[in-house]
Amino acid sequence: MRIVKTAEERKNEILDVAEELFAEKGYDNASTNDIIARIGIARGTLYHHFGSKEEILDAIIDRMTRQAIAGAKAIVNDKDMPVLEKVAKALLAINIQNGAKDAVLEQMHKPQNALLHQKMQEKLISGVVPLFAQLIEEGNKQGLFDARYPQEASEMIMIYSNVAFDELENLTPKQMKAKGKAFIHHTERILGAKEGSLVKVLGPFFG
Amino acid sequence: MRIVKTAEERKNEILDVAEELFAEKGYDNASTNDIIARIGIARGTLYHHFGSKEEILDAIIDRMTRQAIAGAKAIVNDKDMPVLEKVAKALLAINIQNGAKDAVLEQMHKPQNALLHQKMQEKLISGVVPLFAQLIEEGNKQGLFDARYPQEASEMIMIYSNVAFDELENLTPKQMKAKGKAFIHHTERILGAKEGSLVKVLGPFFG
DNA sequence: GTATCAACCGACACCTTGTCGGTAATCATT
DNA sequence: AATGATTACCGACAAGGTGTCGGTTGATAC
Repeated sequence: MRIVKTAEERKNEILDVAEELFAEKGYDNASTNDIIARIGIARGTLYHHFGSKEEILDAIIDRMTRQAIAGAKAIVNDKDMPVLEKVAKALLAINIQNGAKDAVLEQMHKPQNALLHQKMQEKLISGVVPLFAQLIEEGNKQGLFDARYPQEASEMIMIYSNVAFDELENLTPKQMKAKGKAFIHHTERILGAKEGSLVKVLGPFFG
Repeated sequence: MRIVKTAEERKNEILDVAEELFAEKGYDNASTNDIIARIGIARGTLYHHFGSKEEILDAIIDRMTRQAIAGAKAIVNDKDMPVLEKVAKALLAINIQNGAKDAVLEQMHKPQNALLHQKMQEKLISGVVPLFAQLIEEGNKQGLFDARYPQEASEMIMIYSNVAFDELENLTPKQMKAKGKAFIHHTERILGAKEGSLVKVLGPFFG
């Protein structure tokens, strides 16, 4: 009794289970044997669909980042939303993304997941930086910001928020609040925004 | 003909060779077999001195970061050097550090070295951030800066410079220059320094 | 000279990834 | 409906990795 599925079905099944297992045990500790055991397929089947364990990881990261970036893009391209609100929403989108809500991300900073973490971060940042830069330029045109290097400003803000808000489990609420306030303040300065203009829209979430 | 050495001697020997091999092949690809083969010791000897391969990695990172941080500390604590110059030197120290000069760091961004990279970055940043924050406060007192959150400002600048100047191999010289100029500019803004005050001391290196 | 201890050895157990020749289900084509 | 080609699937196996463990040898102490 051998069960046959379409390639796409099977691939998704493998990705789903692999994602589960990476979340439970970490990328290094979860073996391909764990994956095939949980699905109930043979070794050869796994390698029929994916060339290597790392290819599976890449596919998972692809799935995850694609939707995150799509979300950010939707916000940025919204014609009706004011720029400042878009900035706030975009920042939020990324920090929810990496703010330890997803099961995989929950233990992503564990040493066994260094590879997952690094790849994810690279892809997320390279996808989101241009979008946020676009937003900065929009703010420049409207006289809300005065950013001379929108691209690099975006990069700096994105990288920092990604790295700094990565492991906030071991912070007290007070520390978190301070960190959030400081982040908003520095973002205002980098963008050349009027003091307090971002606090209004971001304060409720960060502070 | 068995050669006996003191534990410290042997440990250092292992670390030296391991560092070489991690640099050549990456952490994942270099096996403990490679290490013992190159030294000419037995498997048991390696595990007599270190409990695991990862423990060797940690020891190497320790050695490397210790000296980097010591260098930064020496600069920060120099009583005779002007603050702005210290800021420049400190920033330089870190970027030389991670600017692909060392053989190990040369290929650190390769996927096989994600773990090495992550651990190194964490340790470096956590060590350097407080030092740089101290420098910022000194600048505040002298009226050179106007930084409301010295600790977080330091964190932002350190994290960004570490991540952003990590993989500069695939950038054109022109792009590098632009990135450097933007970085200086944003650093001035974050610190609340007078426009151009950092360009004077940092320009020669970055721009 | 003998006892003790730390450095050292190497076989071995166990696990991992990726390969490969063969099998069975499905889809075209006539 | 039969035949052929394609594609999913299987599981044994090779190659190689990490960490363990009982035993051995050199150095140190007494």
